[in-house]
Amino acid sequence: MTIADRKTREKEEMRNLILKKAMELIKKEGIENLSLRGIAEKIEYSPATVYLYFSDKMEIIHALHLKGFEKLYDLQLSVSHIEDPLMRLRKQGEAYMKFALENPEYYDLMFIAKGTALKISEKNEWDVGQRSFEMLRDNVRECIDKGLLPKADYDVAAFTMWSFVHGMAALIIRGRCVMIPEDQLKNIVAGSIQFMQSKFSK
Amino acid sequence: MTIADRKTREKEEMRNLILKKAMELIKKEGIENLSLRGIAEKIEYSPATVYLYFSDKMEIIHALHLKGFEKLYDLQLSVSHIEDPLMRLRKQGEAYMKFALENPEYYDLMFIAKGTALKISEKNEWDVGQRSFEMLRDNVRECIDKGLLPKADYDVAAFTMWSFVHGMAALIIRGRCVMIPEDQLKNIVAGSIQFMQSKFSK
Amino acid sequence: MTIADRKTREKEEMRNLILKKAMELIKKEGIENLSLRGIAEKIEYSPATVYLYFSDKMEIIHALHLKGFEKLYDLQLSVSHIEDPLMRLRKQGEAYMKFALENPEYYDLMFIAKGTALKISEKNEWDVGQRSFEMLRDNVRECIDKGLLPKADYDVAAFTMWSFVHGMAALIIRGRCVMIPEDQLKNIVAGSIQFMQSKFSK
Amino acid sequence: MTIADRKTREKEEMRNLILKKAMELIKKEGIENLSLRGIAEKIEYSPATVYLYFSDKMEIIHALHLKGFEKLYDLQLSVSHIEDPLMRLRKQGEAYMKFALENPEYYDLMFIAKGTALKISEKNEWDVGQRSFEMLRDNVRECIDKGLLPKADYDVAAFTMWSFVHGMAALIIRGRCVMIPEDQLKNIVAGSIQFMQSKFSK
DNA sequence: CATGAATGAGAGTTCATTCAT
DNA sequence: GATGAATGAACTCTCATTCAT
Repeated sequence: MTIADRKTREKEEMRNLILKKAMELIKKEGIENLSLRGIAEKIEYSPATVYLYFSDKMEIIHALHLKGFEKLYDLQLSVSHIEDPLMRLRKQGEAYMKFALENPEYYDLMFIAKGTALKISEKNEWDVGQRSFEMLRDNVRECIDKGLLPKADYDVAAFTMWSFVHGMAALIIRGRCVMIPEDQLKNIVAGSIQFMQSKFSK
Repeated sequence: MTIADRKTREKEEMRNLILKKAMELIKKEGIENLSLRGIAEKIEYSPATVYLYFSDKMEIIHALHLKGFEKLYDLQLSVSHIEDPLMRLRKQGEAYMKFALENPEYYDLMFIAKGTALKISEKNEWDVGQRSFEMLRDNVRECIDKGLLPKADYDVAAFTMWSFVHGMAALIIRGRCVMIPEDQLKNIVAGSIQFMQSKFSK
Repeated sequence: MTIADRKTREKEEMRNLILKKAMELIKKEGIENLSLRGIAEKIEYSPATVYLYFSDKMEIIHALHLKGFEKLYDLQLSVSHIEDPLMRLRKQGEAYMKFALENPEYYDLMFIAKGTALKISEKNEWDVGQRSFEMLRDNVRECIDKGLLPKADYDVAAFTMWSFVHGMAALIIRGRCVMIPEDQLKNIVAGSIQFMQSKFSK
Repeated sequence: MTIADRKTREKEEMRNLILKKAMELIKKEGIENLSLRGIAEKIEYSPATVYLYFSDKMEIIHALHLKGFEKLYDLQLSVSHIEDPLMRLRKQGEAYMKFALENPEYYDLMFIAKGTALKISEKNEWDVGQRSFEMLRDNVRECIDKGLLPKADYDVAAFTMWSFVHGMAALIIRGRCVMIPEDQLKNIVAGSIQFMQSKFSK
């Protein structure tokens, strides 16, 4: 057992190494410039070796994309215990933004990048995205049902919230806020969330 | 002067031709598949010729991005006459979304694509983006000053609005709303705008 | 002895399994797409294992080529009892064509493919081919000696016959008869054999 | 005009250079090992350059295949003036064999190789082959009509002749006559043609 | 002004084979 | 006896770009 175990673990470790280095490359050069050869160089193996762990360049990207959603989901779960649904909603939004700004490469992959989206519609593998969205919607529904948010179609309300946070994240990550000094960004984001809530709560 | 004039005009015409065909290609095949060769073929000149009018592939993309901002700005101007600042704000938001959804390639270039952002951060300025944003902020300020929107930092409030509409546009354009049936999208977008305003107005 | 025997037998069985699966792959995908990996997958062993039974990819192909000659030889033997040498010659030709058209992959390997030929010329011998050819020549000689075929150098006459049937087989197998409708092919082949014999006999 | 002419000529020369070198490589290493890189190296240009003259590796092979058929057709024409149809048929067979044995790489490409055949059925570009075959059939028909060959279906008779010569060529070119000493080959071929004719004529 | 010719760099991918375990 | 891991060497093809003409 131990031998098999070790093998499995080593294989897993290699997969993780590849993913890690791939992500570093993406961070540095962007997805569109991610190359298998580049990854191979980084991990100091031959290009062919990478194919022993992933069948495809796409599979690597897809794995990263899934990993990102795991991370995000964990973060969402970490606030799910909050009783007050409105506070929970707010904390969820903050967690979302925290994730986005601390893991911009992941966020990019998950919600912005083009290559991944293709895979999404092909494989119908947007389940993970769906799951996160549903968590948000459940939250929103509870708020509405309890009169904490104005009556509205659940989907519409949830989409509104999601759009808002995604908008902030995407503008920042894709460099469309260059006019805002870096050090103020966090304040503005926090301010925006505050601003939104100030109006919606009640 | 006339000769120089004609030359200038001809040069301008050629530039426009290139941009037009480039955009057609982007529409058909996506930015990531835009190739200089493709453009050259479309305009029925040699690839080398393109370099007489643009120093770079990126310059073409950048020029398109500028063109997009002209279009958007015009659209924004077209609602600037509305007296009621809150209604004006709303119409502006609708115009923004209309632009985004009717010209997704332009919108992508302007607010999402990485290639353009690179140029942006290189020059460390984004005049055109700035200009559109300021128009929004002025609008927001007027609303706040007149008590039509809750008191808040102008930048924060404007950023909130922008993030919201950009979020919707970006999610849709980059295919993250595949779970929503195409024909409902417009309703959901309209619903969201309505939802936002319902709370903010007053 | 029994242990050694069993081992030998097991080894032989494995070799046969490999050959069988290899041939299936060739049938499906063509020689040029035969890959060791493919074979390994089919037999559900690792690629490295195949090397325990064959030193080379080419050795596999060569083995198949030998197997083909066994089959052909058996077929030739099956008509060797016919008394009348001319009829025997004819039946042999028909058997040859039957073999070629029913086992085009084998025939290809044996008489057309380059890979095998390399091995042949390397060893500068071709026992199995020789054996089949000699059977034909003996037949032809008997015909000539008995005045059933015109006087001629035995080798020349045999080569003539062989070339004729091989020509038909090779043209068909390598797709140079696409202009002849599939369903007529057999008739034309039969007709050709008939045509040849009509003149040679007597 | 002269400038354009020169350009055209140079382009043509380059194409021919590529074809020539490609054929040399095929001669040495076989079609299946022909690589664009190899060609590029041989002509001492970069691989990309080859693509300026041929859109594809296949196009190169196809061009060679066409060139071969031109050569063969010319040879066939060169005997078409002979009055006596039987003699003409014989000379045609000899010309065919001469072509095959003096240009084995071409012959291989045209009548044996696999890569080309694919293109054949795809593009229905076996016209050239058709043309040569029809010339043969016309010849055969004339012989039959004049009573110089036994009555038979024209197609069958022509196919018989073709198979015979192709068989000889293919066996020799693909190395299946290793048992016959090289220096006797020509005699045997000549003898075979003689043997065939001795029986068919009258 | 326009271009034909050329290329360096690089992409993803596949395969037969080896070897330590 | 069997194999997992690894790789070197290929492969075709594409593209932005340059430069002499």
